[in-house]
Amino acid sequence: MKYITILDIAKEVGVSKSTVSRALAGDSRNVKPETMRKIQETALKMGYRRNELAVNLRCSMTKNIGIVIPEGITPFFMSFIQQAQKEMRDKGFRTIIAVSNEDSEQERENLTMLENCRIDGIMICPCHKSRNIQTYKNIIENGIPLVFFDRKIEGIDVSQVCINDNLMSHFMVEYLIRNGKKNIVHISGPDAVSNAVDRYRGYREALEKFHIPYDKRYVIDGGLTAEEGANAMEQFLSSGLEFDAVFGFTETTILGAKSVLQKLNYRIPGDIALCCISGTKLCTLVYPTITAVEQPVNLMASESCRILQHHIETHDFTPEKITLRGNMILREST
Amino acid sequence: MKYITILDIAKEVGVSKSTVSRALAGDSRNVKPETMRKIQETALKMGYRRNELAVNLRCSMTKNIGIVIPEGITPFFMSFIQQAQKEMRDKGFRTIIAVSNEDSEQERENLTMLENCRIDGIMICPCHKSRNIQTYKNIIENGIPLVFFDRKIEGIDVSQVCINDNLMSHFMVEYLIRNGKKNIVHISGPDAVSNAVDRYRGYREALEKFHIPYDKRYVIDGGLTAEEGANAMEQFLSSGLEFDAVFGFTETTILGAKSVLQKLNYRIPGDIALCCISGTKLCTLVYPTITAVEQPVNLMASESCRILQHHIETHDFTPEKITLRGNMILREST
DNA sequence: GTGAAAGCGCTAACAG
DNA sequence: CTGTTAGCGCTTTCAC
Repeated sequence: MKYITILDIAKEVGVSKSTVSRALAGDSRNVKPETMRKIQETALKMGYRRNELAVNLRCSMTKNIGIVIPEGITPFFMSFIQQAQKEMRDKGFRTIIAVSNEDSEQERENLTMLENCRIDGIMICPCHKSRNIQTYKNIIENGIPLVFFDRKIEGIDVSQVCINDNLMSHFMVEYLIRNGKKNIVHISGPDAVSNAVDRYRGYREALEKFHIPYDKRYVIDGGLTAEEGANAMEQFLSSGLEFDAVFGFTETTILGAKSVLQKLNYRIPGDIALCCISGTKLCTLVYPTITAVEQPVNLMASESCRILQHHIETHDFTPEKITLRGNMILREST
Repeated sequence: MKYITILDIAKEVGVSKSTVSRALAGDSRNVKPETMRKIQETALKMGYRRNELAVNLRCSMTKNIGIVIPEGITPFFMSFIQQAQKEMRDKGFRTIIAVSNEDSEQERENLTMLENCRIDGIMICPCHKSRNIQTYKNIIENGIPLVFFDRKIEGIDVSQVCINDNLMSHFMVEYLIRNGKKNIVHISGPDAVSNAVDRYRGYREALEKFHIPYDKRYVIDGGLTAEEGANAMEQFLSSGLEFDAVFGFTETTILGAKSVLQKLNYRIPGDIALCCISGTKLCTLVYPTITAVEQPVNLMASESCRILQHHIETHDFTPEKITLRGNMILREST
């Protein structure tokens, strides 16, 4: 119930708590080897656990960082977290994770919570490209470094790591066209998510390049969830237009679309090619019928960690912007 | 850079810091309404953020709890975390998540890290049924409540929430048999994971019930990962035995098996029925060709939270053991 | 080498 | 109703 403190050790060994503190910190230049040994032994014997709370309060550094993600079902974010957590741990940081459920208000709450815990820095993939700008600004003003990943935001100059969604999307659609697809449906994402806009642009560009006239009836607003993806697919089907491929905004929405098509006995990929820009290597395993593009999620995590650590340790918040090129691995479904 | 403290507010308003503390805590019985208002206003104006570190040190309560999970790619654990985080937040707790990667040593490190942060309690799904028993015991002795979920452990009397894997598995295999399957392969999990043993037992029991002789060649040791699942499937195939169904230990391993079968052009579920006991509702959406059983992951999270909170607040660590019945929803794949 | 003392920001007696 | 005071456990000058 009651933890052992350095004072307990000090009494036991018969020295002052300063000495114990020094010994436990391994300050061998200021502590006699024998005292050192004795202190460390008794600490171990008594089951001493350093109270990080006190240390943090004293040093005003928590060695905690926060990761805020918009949702938790896509393997992408889980992979990101796992990698980031590993890297930050090696750098001596703990990680607090918060999920915003694609809701800007929850995101704001998460950020407040993290700030109150005095985390040393935050990595965030925002729900919305502009809604919480003021909150982000305040946090940075308070001296907490922020690194944005995967999704870009507007009107604020800040460090970010993302991939070239526009190019990836362009490649993806070009690939479909080169493989004989004529009528490609695009289930797009919300305007408020930067990647959605970029991917939509890539879709348009690829069509243009091959002189395929753009028909806006082939672009359906999908949202971010599987249900919304399914609705979008149904909406398109009700138009009765011909199609031989569907390019979805995310794994999640294309998944919804897929379930609708399967219910109607479309053969995939026999009749319809389904594809999206996927988050992780896992994608092709989990959704084996979806032609996928690998995004270098681990690289993204590494870069985010590196930048955040730099901001934290140098207090230099000069924004660093990185666009990863992405590993374009196109695979026919098995 | 520098945070506002209650002392800053006290000076600004012209009262003592105790009054500020009281006012900010909303102690309206001990603070004059006007002072209250004035303090709260200046706090807001000055951008005061309560330093949780100091509060925690003072109150020796962090209002942080830890969740330790064995892996992070199965939707099950992500769903668990999301639900648990939500519920704990409502109860006023923050959540620190740690992933052990199915490695007992990493699990031990995670636990130490959490203890050093002085978390108030831990929910854990262990990697191994016995390897870290001593660590668990120590933690409990130190007065930190532990709640185990999903996987059971051996030789220690502690709170746990799990489902009736044995029964679920029995039902699942029975279902296959009743639907005409004769030769059911079981890709089993490691003995060190309680659920694996229970599910294997359920498999045996169902066969027995229908007087189907048990043939151990139909049981292949799969591990916990997709790769191991794939290997197990290949190993079985090399035996040349006939089969019409595969019952895998987890989503992840059955997924590996699936990819092997698809590569060999088996029709699923036409030729082979694939199934497993799945973690979440999402399962049938993500792996639509797998007949799935829903595990009430949200219920499991709720119960775990409830028990943990009870332990934390009452300091009564009397173990509470709950076996959820699981929502048996068998679905033919689409 | 070691100890004494100050202080990180906050809460909670206790005393008015 | 409000102020004073004493810590929570630790690190870090500054003396000796």
